[in-house]
Amino acid sequence: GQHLKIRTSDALPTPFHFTPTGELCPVCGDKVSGYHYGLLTCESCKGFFKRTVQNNKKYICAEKQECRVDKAQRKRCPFCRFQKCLHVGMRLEAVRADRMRGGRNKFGPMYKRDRALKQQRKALIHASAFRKESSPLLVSSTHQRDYTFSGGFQPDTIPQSAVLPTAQNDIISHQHPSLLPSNSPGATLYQYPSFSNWTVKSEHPNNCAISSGSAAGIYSDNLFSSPPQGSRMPRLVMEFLRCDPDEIQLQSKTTARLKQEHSGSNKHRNPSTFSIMCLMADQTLFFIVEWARTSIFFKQLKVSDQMKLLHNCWSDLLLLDIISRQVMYGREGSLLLVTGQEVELSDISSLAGPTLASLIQRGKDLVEKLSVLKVDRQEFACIKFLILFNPDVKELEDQGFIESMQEQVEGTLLEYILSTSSQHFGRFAHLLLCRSELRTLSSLAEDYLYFRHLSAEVPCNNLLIEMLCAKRS
DNA sequence: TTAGCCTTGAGG
DNA sequence: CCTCAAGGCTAA
Repeated sequence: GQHLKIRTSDALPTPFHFTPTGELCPVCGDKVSGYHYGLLTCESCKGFFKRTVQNNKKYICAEKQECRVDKAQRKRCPFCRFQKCLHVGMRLEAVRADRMRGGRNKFGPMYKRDRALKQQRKALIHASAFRKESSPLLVSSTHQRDYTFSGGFQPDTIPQSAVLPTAQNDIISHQHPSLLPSNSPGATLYQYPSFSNWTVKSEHPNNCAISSGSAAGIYSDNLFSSPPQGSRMPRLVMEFLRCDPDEIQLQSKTTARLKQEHSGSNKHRNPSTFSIMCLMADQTLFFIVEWARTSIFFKQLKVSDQMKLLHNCWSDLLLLDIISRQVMYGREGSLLLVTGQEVELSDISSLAGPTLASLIQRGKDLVEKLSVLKVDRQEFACIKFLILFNPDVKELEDQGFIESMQEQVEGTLLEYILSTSSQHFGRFAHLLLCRSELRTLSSLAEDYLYFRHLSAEVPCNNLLIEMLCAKRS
């Protein structure tokens, strides 16, 4: 297995020394003692997880499998405790089947990267506080009241006074409540679908310690999807939809990460809207990588080819993610963010320079075009794969396979279109036109972002920058 | 069984 | 060398 190296320019200007102090165990809220089985946890949950997996223990919940797990009550229900361990992302495969002691495992680089990211975020938010005036987009922030997290852990450490924006800077407002339900799914901590573990295989042959009701799936059925004529839908379209992440999950995870960023920062300063957007984009990129990595066909490719494909199309997918959100759930004249917040487009445009303003205008036009066509979730899912499987990427090892994949996706999309709107043969051509406009826009957006990166205005050392710099070096 | 402390050992 | 996440040990 080949690992994709993340350039970790560890030379951070500020000599932060990592201290687990202050971090709370995502399972029970106790003090963190270090990285254990994939993430920062306390000593007791580390031991509990180890015992459970090593001895293949099975627990039964006496209640309704929703017991609170905190420091005081964690002994009460091992079933719910283990469930929570899995839910927050503890890795079964980090428990060694052979019980070998010492040494390092393949999670080492991930821990390192996680540390680097945490440091970088501190530095970033600290630094952006001093750059506020020079940013074209000014601060706003995340009110917490609409984002209720069940589960009772992860106490909100952000004081309201700290997140309340100053009136004139508040351009991110609240999403209309009817669109996105307020009952978010269970709290999920941000997990890093890091490049470093692309090739991780389970070391543990017997990696299911409890039989059912464990590990809530990353993707669940989307509340918004309403597939027309289920029986007539091509099989591959169904398959593509199954790969598509759930908007609500994305929302809660992104919100959780932004919250995490914020809680680790100087609580009396707000990062710029631009850097918040960069963080959202970075988070979305993680989701895109995770989506691709676990998707049908793509996961069969060699990792080197996977990387080449993603390096080629990440910005297209990122932009399509934003655009499809506007088309499916958005409101005219405003930008709906992945977090469910809304920004008035006029507010952004008035603060943006000419480059960004023209990008926004063209993006708006594309959204308009796709809205008129009433492009649906099924078609967007196909388009994503169409973008991903680009046989024109150079130096592909499995070029033939990717070529046939693209043909197959095209065929699927066409079949779907004909099955839903037989009168619109031109629809397929229209969609392909939109795809090429998307390509143009993403390329412009990349240039714009790179320019701002060179002016040191983009948070560095993250996946966004990794991708941005990959083909320019 | 739990959870705090101890020992181990590959990788930096 | 040192680090630090693995597994191990043991008193509650």
